[in-house]
Amino acid sequence: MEKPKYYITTAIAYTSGKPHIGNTYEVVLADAIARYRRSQGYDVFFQTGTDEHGQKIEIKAQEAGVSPKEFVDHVAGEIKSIWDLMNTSYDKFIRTTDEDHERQIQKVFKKLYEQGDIYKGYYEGMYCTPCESFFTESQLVDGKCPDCGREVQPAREEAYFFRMSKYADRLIEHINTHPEFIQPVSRKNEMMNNFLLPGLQDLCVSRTSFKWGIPVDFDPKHVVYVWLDALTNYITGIGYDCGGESTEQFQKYWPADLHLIGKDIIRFHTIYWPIFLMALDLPLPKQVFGHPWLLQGDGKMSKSKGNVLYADTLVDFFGVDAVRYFVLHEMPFDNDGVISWELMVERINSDLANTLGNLVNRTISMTNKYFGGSVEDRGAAEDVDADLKAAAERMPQLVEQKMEELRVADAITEIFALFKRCNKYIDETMPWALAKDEAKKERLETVLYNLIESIRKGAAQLEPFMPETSEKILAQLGDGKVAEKPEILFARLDLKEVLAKVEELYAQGGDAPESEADDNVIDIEAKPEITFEEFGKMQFQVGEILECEAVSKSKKLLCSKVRVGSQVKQIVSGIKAHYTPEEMVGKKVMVLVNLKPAKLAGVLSEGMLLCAEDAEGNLALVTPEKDMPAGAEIC
RNA sequence: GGCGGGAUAGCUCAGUUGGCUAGAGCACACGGUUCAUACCCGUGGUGUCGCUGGUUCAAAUCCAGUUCCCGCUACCA
Repeated sequence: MEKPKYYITTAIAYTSGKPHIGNTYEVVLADAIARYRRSQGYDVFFQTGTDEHGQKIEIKAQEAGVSPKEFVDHVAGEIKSIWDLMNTSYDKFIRTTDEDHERQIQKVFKKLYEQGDIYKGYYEGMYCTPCESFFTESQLVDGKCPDCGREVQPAREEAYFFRMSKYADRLIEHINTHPEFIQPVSRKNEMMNNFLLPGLQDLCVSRTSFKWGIPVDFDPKHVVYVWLDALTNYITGIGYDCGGESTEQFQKYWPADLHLIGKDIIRFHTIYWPIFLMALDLPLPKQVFGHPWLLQGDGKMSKSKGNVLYADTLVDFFGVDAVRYFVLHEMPFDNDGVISWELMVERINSDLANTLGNLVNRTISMTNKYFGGSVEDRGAAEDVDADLKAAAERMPQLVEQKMEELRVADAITEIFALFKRCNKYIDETMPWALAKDEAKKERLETVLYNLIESIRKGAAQLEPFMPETSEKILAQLGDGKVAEKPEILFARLDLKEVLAKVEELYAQGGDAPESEADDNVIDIEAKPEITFEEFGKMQFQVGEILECEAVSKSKKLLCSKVRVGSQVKQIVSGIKAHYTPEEMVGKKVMVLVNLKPAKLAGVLSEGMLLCAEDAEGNLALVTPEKDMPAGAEIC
């Protein structure tokens, strides 16, 4: 009888830099699920890989003075080595620069174009030729350019669009009839309410502003939009061909049973991806699980704080399985998890060293001490045995229940519940007391036998989560004879010592210096070049904030009274999350003063306060470097 | 602004269709034990179950209102 198949994927990692532990978590989670399915007898195919195109990479490569391909080759290698370090058992590591993937993307694009799902169009909205700017209908002022007031024409910057709307009803139907499709279910409402029910916009699926992508072969000044390129890896990786020449592997494994992704890209996987598949007349993946994030304890990881955690650093400190255990166990099903050195040490000491490691150690050492390493079931049973045996028997089913729901953390907890039960059993039976009484020798041997068998069952279940540890325990328990000297599985750690070593590490700046600059630069989508004349149309001046208050009907807006020269302007800004009204007052800021006034949340705004924004969306007001009077021109 | 979720022990969270003295893990304290990695086992909370009303014999659990937090989203000029 043929084994059922199980195709699981992770999102492919973007090759702009070294992945931190939060990124690495996903592939470990996928690995645990893949290994578990294999242990159940499934014929598993586990695919992961890298997403290697895009402007950001083009720019980074340029900065590094290498070709984009050289750049991604290096980073993809780094990512793969971390995945390997974490002992992940992927079957395929796909790269979007793989030749067969690129060729297939071109064919897919062409097919979708020829069947009318992709059409050549223009950026939505209107174009002002002198300003070289695009505007949406709502931005226009009396149907004219909001900047210069001149006539605008339908956009002429061409682009390819995908007719999302055509498939929206089918997708809504599918989501409604397959409640398991989007996990956790709370995300389903977000997708429905925000995108599907209001009406799907057609999606722009090509770019002309950069080159590092897969060219549209029949119109080579366009490259394929990153998501059409990246998402399709899930089928090209197993041999899909839209010309009808798909491999047997594809026939066998598609549709995917599970796409494991971060919660930030659920939209692409539950809306665009299914629709692409519908257009290709392929079945949809059975389930998309948007897992939560692993966060740094005291705020986001940032290199400037010196607190970015990488898998390889953690492995150096704690070992592979301890790191696997932590990320799998600390991550609840739908809440973000937290990682820090303190928490790692705490978990390792309490769960791995104390509960598990010590259990194995004390059991083996008693077996050696009292019976020279071999015990058999002497049948000297007592009532307490039944409870232990029942716990050991039941545990695999409990694990299975949790795993069916993808509650990996809970599954691990079930296994550790058995180990705790074993420790309690030792206390209940007190082998050291039995050992003092020759008449109780058979009872003692039975007790140790029960213990070893229970631990063996627990260790076997541990394999998907901590493969090396599982193997080590089973090896130490042996087959008929335990190891003579039990090896310490997880040493207890001293938090102070660990923190001291951490400090040393960061003081040396020894952790991945090559990517040190990553967080100090960010790249954004480039806008078309403008002329000096166009720049000159904008009037910037220093403004002094006289008053500031929150806009009552808004979550993000602050309304400021800003003195610019002799006049006072009212300006509304979306910076409530970053500045309190009190701290705004008195600041000298950079103001775009000749922006056409508009109403925001019903409040008139007569200009714009300029801010810098980082990758996380944090804002910082731009202020003059020396004190300047309100009204000073910025030029 | 729209939609959705949350608010329970010091910390992280469970609490099914309302029902007996509200739970788990970690941390902490005390006790026991010694095979073991100073481990393991047991015991310990007077927790306003966010706040206010309501329904009910009975509400953390249902309803209304309210405060705060979070997610997604939005013309965040």
